[in-house]
Amino acid sequence: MSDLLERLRGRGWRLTSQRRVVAEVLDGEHVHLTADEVHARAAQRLPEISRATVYNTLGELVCLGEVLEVATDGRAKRYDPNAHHAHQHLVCSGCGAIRDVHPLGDPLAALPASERFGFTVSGAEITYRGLCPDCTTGP
Amino acid sequence: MSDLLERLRGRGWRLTSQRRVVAEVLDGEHVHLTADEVHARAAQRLPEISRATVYNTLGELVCLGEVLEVATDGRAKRYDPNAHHAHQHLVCSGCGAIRDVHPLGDPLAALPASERFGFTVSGAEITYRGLCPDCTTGP
DNA sequence: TCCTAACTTGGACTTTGTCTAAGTCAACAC
DNA sequence: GTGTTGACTTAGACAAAGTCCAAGTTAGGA
Repeated sequence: MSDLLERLRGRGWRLTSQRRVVAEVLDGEHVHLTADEVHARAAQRLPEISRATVYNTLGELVCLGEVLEVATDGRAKRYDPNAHHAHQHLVCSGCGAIRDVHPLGDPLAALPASERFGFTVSGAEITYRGLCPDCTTGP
Repeated sequence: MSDLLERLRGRGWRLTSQRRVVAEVLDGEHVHLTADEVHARAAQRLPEISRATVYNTLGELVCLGEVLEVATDGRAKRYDPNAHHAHQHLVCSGCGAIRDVHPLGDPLAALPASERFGFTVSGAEITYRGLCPDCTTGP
């Protein structure tokens, strides 16, 4: 994730402590935090960071293509730092846990021209739903 | 959609004018209205219908499996009355237009066991993204 | 070390959705 | 028809998620 900070600097970003902390919080695999969760974790390291800054920084990271916005439920958006490897999401209907997954083949291939209605189709987002091992065995 | 009202009556629903109007508003193909849009259209026919009733009625229709909730962006949920025919969605990144589409094959087949992490996978939602014919030709 | 545009802050505001207490009415029994 | 009753509706308060703004702060170049 430190390369991320360097990449951003190269694009003219000012490297503030707030941005550094947000980037650090988003480091890792299978990370899918809401903006409020990012704010809470960032505030552990930098207590006076404001919600507005977290929203601003997340929005910029999304615009720069460094972080993906994921909307798996109708609630808060989640932010996924795994933006450089194409993947889809598997969501537990019980507890909400999210995993990054890699289906076989090109999802676009399944949509025939007759079902494209003249659209120029450029991507597909897939949300698989099911129960995770913990939720499968009942409550 | 009149069968819908009869079906609901058979399940013990009281048939009020408010519920009738909401069901009428949701009639049609490629309908993907937000709760507020449903409320606005319902209010044209029944001016004093409240937002709470629209939310209640939509929630009940979703629970009964008569209407699907669709979250294609991080904004308001949309309600899709086409619940009895499996389909996916194609969304215009320019204007937000939504079409129901029918990809080939079973989306679940593309997710190998090694990518299921022990989950019991039961469904998949696909959002195709692209530009509609109007938005493709530039602004 | 200074300057300045870029960044951050707190709080007001908006949008979307939920909840509640009080009033209304659809459907059933008679 | 009329009465009864519990389900339904209503307005408005509340909550969660996100945006916007004016004022204050600061990173990084000169």
